Amino acid sequence: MSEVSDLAGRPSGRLTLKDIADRAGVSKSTVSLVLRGSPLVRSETRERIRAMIAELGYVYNRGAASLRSQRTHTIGLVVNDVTNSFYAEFTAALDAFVERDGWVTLFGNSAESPERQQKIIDRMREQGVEGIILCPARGTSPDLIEALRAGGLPCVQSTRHVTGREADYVGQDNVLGMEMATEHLIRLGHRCIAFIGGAPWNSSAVDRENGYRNALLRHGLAFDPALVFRCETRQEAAARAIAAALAASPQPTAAVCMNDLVAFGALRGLSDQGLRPGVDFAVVGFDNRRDTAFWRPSLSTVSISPEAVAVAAASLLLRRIADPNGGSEWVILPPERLVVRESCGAPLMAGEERRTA
Amino acid sequence: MSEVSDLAGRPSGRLTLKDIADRAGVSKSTVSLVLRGSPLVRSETRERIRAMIAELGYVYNRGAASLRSQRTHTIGLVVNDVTNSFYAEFTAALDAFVERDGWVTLFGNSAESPERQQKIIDRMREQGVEGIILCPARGTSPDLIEALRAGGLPCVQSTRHVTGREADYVGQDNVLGMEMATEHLIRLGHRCIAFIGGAPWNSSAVDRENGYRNALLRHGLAFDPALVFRCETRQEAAARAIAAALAASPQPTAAVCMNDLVAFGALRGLSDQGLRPGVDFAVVGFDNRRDTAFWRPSLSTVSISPEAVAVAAASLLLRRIADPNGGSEWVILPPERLVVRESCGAPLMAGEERRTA
DNA sequence: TGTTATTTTTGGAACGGTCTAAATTACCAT
DNA sequence: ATGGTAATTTAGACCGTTCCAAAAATAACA
Repeated sequence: MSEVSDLAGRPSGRLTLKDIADRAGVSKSTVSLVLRGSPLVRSETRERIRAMIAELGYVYNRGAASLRSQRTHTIGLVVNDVTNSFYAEFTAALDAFVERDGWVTLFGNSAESPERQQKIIDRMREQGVEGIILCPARGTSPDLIEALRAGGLPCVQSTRHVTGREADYVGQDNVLGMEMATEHLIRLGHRCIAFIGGAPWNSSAVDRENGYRNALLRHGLAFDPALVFRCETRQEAAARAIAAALAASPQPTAAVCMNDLVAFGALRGLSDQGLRPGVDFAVVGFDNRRDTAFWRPSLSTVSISPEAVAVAAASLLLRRIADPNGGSEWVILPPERLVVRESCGAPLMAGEERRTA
Repeated sequence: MSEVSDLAGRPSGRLTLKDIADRAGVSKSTVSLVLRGSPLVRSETRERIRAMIAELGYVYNRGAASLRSQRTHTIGLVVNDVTNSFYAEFTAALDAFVERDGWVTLFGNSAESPERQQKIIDRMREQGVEGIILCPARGTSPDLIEALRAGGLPCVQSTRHVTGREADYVGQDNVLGMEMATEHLIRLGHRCIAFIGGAPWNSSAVDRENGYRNALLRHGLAFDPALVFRCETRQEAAARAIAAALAASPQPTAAVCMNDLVAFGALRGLSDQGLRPGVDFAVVGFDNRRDTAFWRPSLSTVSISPEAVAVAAASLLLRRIADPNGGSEWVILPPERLVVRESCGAPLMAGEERRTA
């Protein structure tokens, strides 16, 4: 309670370093050193000051500190869509990771709007972020990355990229992941496999499409552009896309999907068309979202880890902030694994998931 | 390009107000006024300075401004779980809303940990947030709210509360929402209705449970605690809970669920038990998540709007910041509506949703 | 033209910390 | 005591803005 009355007693607001110093009978420099955990101050002095800080309920003013030290220990995270659970988990993991080293994350959701993204970035620069992790919105220009570089602000692209290797990037191996998925279907005997979802402006969609094609070609199957059914990343759109796929000639017997959301739409679309997914038609997704195991049929999918990507991206950014002059890095994390469940119609292997009831 | 070389030419970092002032031949006070859009400066001076700012690529230093003005125009948002799509949408909507008035949102995800929540709040105070919107983590003490009040930092609880009316709160009407859901089932002829999910520490779960009970009692049905099957908010747990409900005596013929996620688990659990949800057993959810319409059977649910709650909470907080001395407010938004779909087995009414295939 | 309003502009002191270099104190062996 | 070294502490400039009061410039008017 004492801190309340003390605080209320001050004419204009906040308690400052100077107040602590006066009450403790030392200079503000000493208090500053204590706050920063310097080994220079004598331990008994430190304890006395610590006690005073706690007793008075002093709140450190990071803004003031940053002004002088020119360090804000703040990074910016801009994602294209938090309402997508992958990015929500990415965000949570990234924040939790950097927080342990005392970094603060400024968060922004561009909602796939480059204009909003630009505003967010401008705002972040005004706030003095020391670096940015960017999951670029649809239609982001490479000029944005170049502008940040020119302005001396480290930026790590993640999960998507709008530049080539000349800029830092951390993502998972979409090509390999989709190769694994496609190859699995080929091994199961499928010869006509569709690709559902994706868009040319999305680098990870392009990579996944390439993985699909690589696997086909490696097994001597033709890549037929007519079997690529692009659609928005929404269940309704995916359900329509799979219906279109069923009407194609030759008719595919299986499909790899851009991601789990698209796969869910595909499962639904198949049922609506009177087919039994996992029996009459095989489907594989990508992401391994939390609810994949709970669908019926449960969804076979490529498991990737938002946490792993977030941690790798954050590490790279912090490294880049510490040493801005290193060459750019392009980090590709392997997919965790192909999770074989019911939707691809594969015989389950030992140790793999089996539905319980 | 000129800004690049100019910037690079400076010995130590950033371009400041003074630099702009010197190059424009005015004082830094004038430039400051221009930046803040003051009507005091002559329009031609303003334009000249604006041009110079744009040409040199000057970046405003909010930290320095805040230090002097004692205003950060920053608020904190602490949610208990961003990976829950309701909160992801809540976050996105809130940020977009306050951003229009020039406010910056500092975001934190407590992941239901009061310790982490405390750390986040401490950090936010150091950053100088002018107010906080808090969706309290499981186990949050009312003392936290009291401490913020004592420290003079406005705080609006949202979606959940750990205090009574003496503190600001914005939420939706969970009681009424669940009354609507339960009443609908009663009107359909159900006499033995279970409540699935929820926990006593979660105020919104408690409210929903109360709504369930109110509806029963109003229709002369007994409230039987043995028909309340509490469980974690996860599909697996909900599937187990519904299995337990089916084993109860008297055996329920319908269930209202704490939220959509629990309802999904219930649907799954029913299927796994060999029952046809929506035909043999009625289920209603709560939240109206985006994917509810796409389940089979599609889920009947109480529709609430994360955006509406976010906007109301933000408005209240900004009002409280502008005038800290107003009495506390307790804002309860009505549920949007009961969305009748297939899972409750109701005959569809005109204008309501019907599955397409 | 001088005087008084009015509009613009400005110097310099804050804001609350950190940083540097220097001052003070403590400790130890003569 | 005394000098020397190491351990602590400190004064005061400084970070980039905003704020205030006052100065300068301009307009209005007799």
